[in-house]
Amino acid sequence: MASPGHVDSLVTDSRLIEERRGQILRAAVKLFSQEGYYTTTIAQIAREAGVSIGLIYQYFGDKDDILFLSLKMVLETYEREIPLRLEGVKHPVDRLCTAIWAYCAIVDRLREATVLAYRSTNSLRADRRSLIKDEEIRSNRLLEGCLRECIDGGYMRAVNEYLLVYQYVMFCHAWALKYWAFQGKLSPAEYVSEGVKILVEPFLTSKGKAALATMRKNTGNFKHDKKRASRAKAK
Amino acid sequence: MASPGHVDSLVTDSRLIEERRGQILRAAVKLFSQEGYYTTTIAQIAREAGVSIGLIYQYFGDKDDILFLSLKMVLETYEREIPLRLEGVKHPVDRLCTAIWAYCAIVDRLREATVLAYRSTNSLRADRRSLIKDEEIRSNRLLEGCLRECIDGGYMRAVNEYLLVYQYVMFCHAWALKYWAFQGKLSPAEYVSEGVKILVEPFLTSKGKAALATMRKNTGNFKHDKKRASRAKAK
Amino acid sequence: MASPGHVDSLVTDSRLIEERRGQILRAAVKLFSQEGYYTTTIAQIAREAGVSIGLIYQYFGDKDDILFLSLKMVLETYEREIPLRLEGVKHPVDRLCTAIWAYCAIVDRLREATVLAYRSTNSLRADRRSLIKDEEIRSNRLLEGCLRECIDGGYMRAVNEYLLVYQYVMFCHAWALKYWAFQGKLSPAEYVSEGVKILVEPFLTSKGKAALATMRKNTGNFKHDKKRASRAKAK
Amino acid sequence: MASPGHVDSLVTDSRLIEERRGQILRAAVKLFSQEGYYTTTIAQIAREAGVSIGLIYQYFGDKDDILFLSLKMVLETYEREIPLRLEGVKHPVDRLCTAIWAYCAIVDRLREATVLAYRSTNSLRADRRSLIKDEEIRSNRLLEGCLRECIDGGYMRAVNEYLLVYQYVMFCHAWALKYWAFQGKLSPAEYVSEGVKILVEPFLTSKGKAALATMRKNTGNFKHDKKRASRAKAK
DNA sequence: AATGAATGAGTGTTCATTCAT
DNA sequence: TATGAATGAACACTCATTCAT
Repeated sequence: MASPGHVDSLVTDSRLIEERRGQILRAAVKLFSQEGYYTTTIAQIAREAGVSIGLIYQYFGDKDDILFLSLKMVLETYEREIPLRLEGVKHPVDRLCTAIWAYCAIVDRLREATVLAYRSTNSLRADRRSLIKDEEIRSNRLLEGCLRECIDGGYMRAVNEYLLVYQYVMFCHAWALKYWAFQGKLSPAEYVSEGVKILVEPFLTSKGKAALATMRKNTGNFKHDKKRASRAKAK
Repeated sequence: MASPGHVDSLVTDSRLIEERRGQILRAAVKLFSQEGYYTTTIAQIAREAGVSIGLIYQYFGDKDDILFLSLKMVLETYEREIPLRLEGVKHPVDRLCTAIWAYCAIVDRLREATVLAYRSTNSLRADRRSLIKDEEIRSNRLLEGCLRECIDGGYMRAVNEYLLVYQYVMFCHAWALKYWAFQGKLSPAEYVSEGVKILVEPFLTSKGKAALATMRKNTGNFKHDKKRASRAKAK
Repeated sequence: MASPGHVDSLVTDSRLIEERRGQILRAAVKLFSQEGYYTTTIAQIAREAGVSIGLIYQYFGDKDDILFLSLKMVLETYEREIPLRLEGVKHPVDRLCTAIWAYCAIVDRLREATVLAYRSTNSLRADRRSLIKDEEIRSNRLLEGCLRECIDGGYMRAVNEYLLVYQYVMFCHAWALKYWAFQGKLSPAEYVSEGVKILVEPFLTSKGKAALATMRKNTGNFKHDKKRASRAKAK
Repeated sequence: MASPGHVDSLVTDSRLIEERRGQILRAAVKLFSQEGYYTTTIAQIAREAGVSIGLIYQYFGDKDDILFLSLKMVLETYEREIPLRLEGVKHPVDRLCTAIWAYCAIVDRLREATVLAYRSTNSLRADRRSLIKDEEIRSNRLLEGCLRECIDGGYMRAVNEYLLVYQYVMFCHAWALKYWAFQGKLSPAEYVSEGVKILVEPFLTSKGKAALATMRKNTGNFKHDKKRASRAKAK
């Protein structure tokens, strides 16, 4: 019996599979994000990826496979990149804030893909839907870990961790989901720093607040903020 | 030129239009919620509504019209029902908490429809998409008003209102969007009361906290909590 | 669970189903016979039947359904028409010969469809294949009954009935299957009367032979022999 | 202009052509027999034959070539093997019976391939269809010769030879075509010996009958009958 | 006003065939 | 000579929409 998470390819060379799948998935994510899953045709994906229609079926079993791997690719980006940005960050409060910064920065970069995940997870075959949810749970654990360290270290008072983590997740996703509402009113950096004031600071103990005050500023996370950030540093 | 928010009907009797449209839209919302917009066929809607395929085209111009009015119907429920539950509630802090309770209660009742709005707003024609967003902005204003009263009355300290309102909205929507994660762990009533602790209490001034303490309990908002609520009242 | 012999229609009016299915099946039998099952497209069938592609799918579930009902239609013609031609024929030897004449006459009329049955029965879904074989067994029983009466009545000596019946069937089918070999060398009437000499007469008892001698001539079975037959009668 | 019976190869070494074509055709006959011509893919044939897809196109021009040579291969088996089994058999009646035994034995061995010939000859390009029919006529001549010798030698009475030969052919083919009807009821050996009683004995003159009586028994023709046959001999 | 049969453009998918390596 | 990745025309099937009744 086929496991729901497996996607077959007719091609044997695994380096080629990696390369072609990447090429096709990039095109698919772009089009699915812009047009939606059902209104994007295989022919469009082929054209966008610069390959033939037939080739797509050498690397994916059907359209559902493409959606599944597209969503998986997006969620894996979260799981892969947040830890990268946490490397070397030691203090629990710093780690929590950095994780939120990182999550928002990735959402900003993959804004349309993030919306895609909300729109199209339900278009997946049922057995795969839960695999995608597992993937989401895994990225949530990254935030959960940071939050727990803060509480365990006495930097934060006791709260309903489970719920607060979901507030963090929704906050990060909202940057994509409600972009039409924030765009022009808040820069991404402002969005996050204001968010921290609302969702992190109120729960910090005095020990936690002290830590936050001496903390490096999480600037330079967003491409478009770079100039502003360097000007800020200059001062 | 046709305005984007207008939906034509071949039928002239306006009472009939109201009735038939309601009948068809209820079927559509149910099916769109369960199956998604693209995978639901007009024939399915007709069967579910107990009318013929042809009749649907007497009351709606095309499938996009049905989706548009379906989403509008859902959002209008928010706008209509939240004020109803606020009637007679006077104190700003009470009003804010009641609004959140009400919003979550409606989301709980329209759980699948709420998910539908996230999935399918982007499937609308572009000009209508923004009408739906306007509708969302209007329901947000209800929360925004309550929040401002709290701040203006000195019950809450100054915060980024705009962002906090969106956090409230996301919190309410999350009950539907992440239901798979909360279900079994939190009852709807627990979800809201824990949410208030995280998203309202930290911002209350001492005056605000005092008010909250003397406030009626917002029970009886959820169908399934009724028994628990009546028992609570009895005491 | 769907029974393999059932074919669904989206249309409810049963008179219309009968009529449209007949119209489409006649086109399908013609094209399948000429071009084969796999090389005939639904679009060709639609064009030949004078209907749209979509209409075909209102009356048949898929292409396999069309093949199934096409083959069933052909085999039911055998089962329906042979008994008609046997009506009023009393003498066992006469009945046997008449049955063979009738079978060959129908094969001659449905020559291409008979070939179709040999070519395409194996293209059916497995569960339906056996339904078609059951149908064939039923038509064989008609010949089997005639043969048994001859033996039981003492007009024919004991033989391996089972095998002889199949030899009769193969003889009739061969007129279609090997038409390229007989055409131009034998008229249909000659084919049958020569066949009777080989496959019936040798097994007749003297009582049987006497009966055959006084028997009405089975002329007029084939359209194209009519003139010849009437001339023969005139003499 | 290419003659219809010619099949091109890009390879020049004729020994290699022979070998590779045999390897591929064996795979093709097996798959065509099991699955049918149209439902068998070139990729399946390649896999079954243990070669690459590309290689097939080095030895055959297209899929039609493969079918043509597959059918030719089957029919040539008849033409090659029947004479082998007739070698050393002198008496005309014996030769006729032996030919029928041999034909049935080969049909039994190539049962699925025989059905293939009936199913798929019409899938060939028209010009090749007649080449295959010529091939069939050639194998029929083997039986025809035996029958004529019987008649000319006074062992059989005058009959419509042409028709009777086709009865013999149909009888042999029926073992494959109607296998589902005979299987379990008749062993191959019983099938043939009963067939001889119906299709040969009735036409023998008294001289012919005498010859048949003294004739060696045609046992040992079928693999599965071997044990039975050797036991019979022992007596 | 209401029906549902009829339409056909559009889609996912297959597979014979080619060709660079 | 041998490979198998790449191609794209062709097909079965769907479904929003129309229209005669």
